[in-house]
Amino acid sequence: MEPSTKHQILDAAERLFAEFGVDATSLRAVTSTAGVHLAAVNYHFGSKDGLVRAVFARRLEPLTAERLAALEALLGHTDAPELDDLLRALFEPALRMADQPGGTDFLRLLGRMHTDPEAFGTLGSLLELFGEVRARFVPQLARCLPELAHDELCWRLHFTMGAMANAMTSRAVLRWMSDGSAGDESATDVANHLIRFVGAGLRAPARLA
Amino acid sequence: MEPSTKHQILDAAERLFAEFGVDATSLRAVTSTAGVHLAAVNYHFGSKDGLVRAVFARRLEPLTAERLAALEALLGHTDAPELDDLLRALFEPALRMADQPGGTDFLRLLGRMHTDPEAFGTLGSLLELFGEVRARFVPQLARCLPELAHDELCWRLHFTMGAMANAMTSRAVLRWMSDGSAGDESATDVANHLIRFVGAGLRAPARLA
DNA sequence: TAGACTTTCGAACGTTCGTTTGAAATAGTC
DNA sequence: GACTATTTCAAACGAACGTTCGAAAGTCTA
Repeated sequence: MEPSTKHQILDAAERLFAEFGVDATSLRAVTSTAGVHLAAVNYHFGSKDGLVRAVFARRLEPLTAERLAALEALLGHTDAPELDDLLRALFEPALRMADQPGGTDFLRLLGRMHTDPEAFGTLGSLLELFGEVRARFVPQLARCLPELAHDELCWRLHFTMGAMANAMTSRAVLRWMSDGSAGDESATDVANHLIRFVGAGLRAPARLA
Repeated sequence: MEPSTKHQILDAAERLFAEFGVDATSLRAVTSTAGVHLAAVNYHFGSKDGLVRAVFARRLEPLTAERLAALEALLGHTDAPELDDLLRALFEPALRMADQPGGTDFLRLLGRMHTDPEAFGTLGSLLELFGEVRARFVPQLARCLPELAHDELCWRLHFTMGAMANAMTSRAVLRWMSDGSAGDESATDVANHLIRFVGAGLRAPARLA
C-alpha cells in the first residue's frame, strides 16, 4: 500500500468535495479531516488542482475501463445488444461504486461535475475518458433506436445523464420528496429503477401523437 | 422602474452566478460587471446572502405562481388531467423563462441549485415555494400513475427533476455530445422533448418483464 | 436657495485562502 | 551508527474575499 498520508488526503478530499463542492472546501479542512499537516497536500500533489485531478483519476480510470469492458463483453455475445443491456453496462459500473468505501462520495462528486463542468476545467485530459465512453456507446444506442433522429437521441441522452446524475447526488432531496420512504435502496436497485425509467424514455415515440 | 443600480446588480449577479457558481463569484466581479461601486451590494442588499436571495426571489416567485396557476387552469377543465398536461404545467413556465432576457442564466442557476442544494442553504423560506409545487402536483401525478408504488413514483420524479435540470444547464455538454447538431432549440421544443422522454419514463411498467 | 434624505464613493478592516520555505523528524542503505 | 533521501512540521507570505465607515455627491421638498 502507498504511504497512508496520500490515501487519507484523497479520502478526506473526496468526501468534502462531494459534500461542499471543490471551491467551498479549503485545504485546511481537508488536511485537518485527514489528520495530516496542511503542507502535505502541496508536497504530495503539487497544488489543490493536482489534488482534484488525483481524486478523479483514482476512480474515473477504473470506472471507464469497467464500462468499456462491459460493452465488449456484450458485443462478444451478440452483434446487436439489447437497449437495457447497454444501459446496464453504462450504469452498473457507476452505481456499483456505491458499494465501495467512499464510493457514494465520489458518485456525488461526479454528479456535481455533470452540472458544474466549468468548476472542473482543471481536469483536462481526464475528461477524454468520457469521450471514449461516448464514442463506443452512442453508436450502439443509436442502432437500438433507429427511429430517432440524431438530435432527438442526443437530447434524450442528455436527459439520461441528468437522471443518472440526480440518482447519484443528494438522496436528501429524494427523501424530502418521498417524506423519507425512499432513498435507502442498494446500487443494483437504483440501477433497475434507472433502467426502467430511462429505457422507457429513450424508447418513446419520436413525436407526440 | 426601480433605481437602475439594483437591477444592474441583479442582472450581473444572475449571469455570473449561473456561469461560475455563487461561491466562485466575488462581489467585486459582480459590481465591476454591473458598472457600480463595490459597496453598493451591501448598501442595497445588506450582504452577499441577501443578494443571492434577491436574485432567486425575483424569478422564483413568479415561476411558482405560474406553475400553480397552470395547474389550477387544468383542474378547472377536468377533475382528472392527463399526465402530459401536468408535465407541461410543470415544465413550460420554467422553460418559457428562457425567452426572457437573462432567463437562460437563471435556469442554469436553478439547475445548479438542484444538484448543489447545500450551497444555497441561505435561501431559507424561498425553498418553501418548491414545497408548494410539490404538494399540489405530486398527488395529481400519483393519480395519473396508480400502478406505481409511492417509492417508485418518488424515484421517477427524482429522475425527472434531474432530466429537467440537465435540460436547463450547460447546453454546451449537449452540443459536445451531438457534435454541435443539437442545442439550439426553443423553450417549447425543449419542453416537448422533455415531456416525451419523461412521460414515457414515468409511464413505464413498474417491474421489468 | 436651504436643508433633509438617499445614494455613491474611496479606503480600509479583519479573515481566510493557496502556497512557499527551511528546519526537524523519519526511513532506508551501506 | 553515519549518510542520504523522503516526509512532516511550524511559520509565514501575498492575494483575494466580504464587510464596514465616514465623507462626498446627488436628489427631492419647502
